[in-house]
Amino acid sequence: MGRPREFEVDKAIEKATALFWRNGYDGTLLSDLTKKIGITPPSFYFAFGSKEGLFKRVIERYFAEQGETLEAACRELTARAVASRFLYGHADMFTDRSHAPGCLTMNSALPCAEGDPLRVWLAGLRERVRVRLRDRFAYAKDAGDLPGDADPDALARFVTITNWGMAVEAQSGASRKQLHQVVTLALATWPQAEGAGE
Amino acid sequence: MGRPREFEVDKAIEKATALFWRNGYDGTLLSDLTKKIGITPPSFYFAFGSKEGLFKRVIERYFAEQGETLEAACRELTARAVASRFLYGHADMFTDRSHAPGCLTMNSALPCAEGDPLRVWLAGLRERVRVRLRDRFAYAKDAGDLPGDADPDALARFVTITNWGMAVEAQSGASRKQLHQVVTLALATWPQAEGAGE
DNA sequence: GGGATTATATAGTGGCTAGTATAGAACATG
DNA sequence: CATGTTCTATACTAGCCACTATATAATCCC
Repeated sequence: MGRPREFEVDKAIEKATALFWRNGYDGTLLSDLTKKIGITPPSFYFAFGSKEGLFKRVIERYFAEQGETLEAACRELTARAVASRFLYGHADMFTDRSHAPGCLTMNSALPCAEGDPLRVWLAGLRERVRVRLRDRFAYAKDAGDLPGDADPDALARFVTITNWGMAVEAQSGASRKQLHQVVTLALATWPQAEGAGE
Repeated sequence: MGRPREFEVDKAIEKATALFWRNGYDGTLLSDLTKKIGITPPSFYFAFGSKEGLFKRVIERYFAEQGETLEAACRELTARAVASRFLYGHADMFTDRSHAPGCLTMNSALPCAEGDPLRVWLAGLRERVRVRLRDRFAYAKDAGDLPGDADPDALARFVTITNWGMAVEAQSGASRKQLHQVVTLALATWPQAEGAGE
């Protein structure tokens, strides 16, 4: 009941995603958003509550998608294959020409002020990725897929650090091929359990 | 001649550095700067021209210092030692408690809008680091310190990506020890020329 | 001391941006 | 059609922030 929406919320979120990805949170003005979505400010506020409200929905959607990618990687049979799929996959994503280069969350809000709720929230989301990988590597170690002296926590940090670093280089123009070379180097001496093949 | 300054420019730049490092460019207000430095806006503008003017001096000073660190690393005898000194040194710097965690330039302005002169400028400064390392590794390859199939460009990207990634993790709270573990893992993959010891 | 120069302080202003007050249009249901 | 509800449009505002107009104070050189 009531007057029907004249725009689609999902489409609007996609358009907002593109803007935030390219120009960051502060760099994307409300007028940019309303113009791109094709609505006026009151409709915007009726639908999303605030600029930050829309941003949160954008990021939640992004992390939901990334979460699926992460889980798909974690379903690989070996720790090495998990890391490989995770890193090559993100190298491709960061350089996908259908959106701005790099990682949406890093492009959006890494330079927020310390203690800014947005920065804290994003750091928390990043940490969840690291923790998920750590748990997967700990499982791999228990399963004998990683050597007994392997450190799941350090390995997970190594993977995520490589990942965020790729996002930075991608933003400043690194190509898919260049990132792939780096992933190959990063995986070169992945610890192998005795007698385990990939 | 003329009335003497009642504050020291160098001290002012140091104080501004601390603020930008912690709260980013947009997150640092002019009033924060004048308050911390202890001057009024007219004195600020007389001395630095603009907020962006001061920011540029801050970044130039930072890169001058980082440039010395980089050159010191490049003076190491082997490519591996260069990478090792560069990465361990930055791991320490990113977690040095005398300033905000992470990298000043990444904390300051990674999320600028695409095409923003500040973002372009900072990307250029980062690239100079990568190019310097690449040249050093190319030299090492010529000198037989790296294997014939080593790729100096990819190695330099691997090192810088690890570095920017560490800066991100440091900003969200990773410890010096945790970063050191990652550096150790990253260097474990380092290619060795036949018969070359570290 | 007089004049030129350089720094400082008070007290603003102009512009920009997220967000709104008010009114009205398009639906559902009785 | 009447009425309540949900959305939209015009036009606006409140606040913030980088920056400045004006006047004054401290130095140097003659």
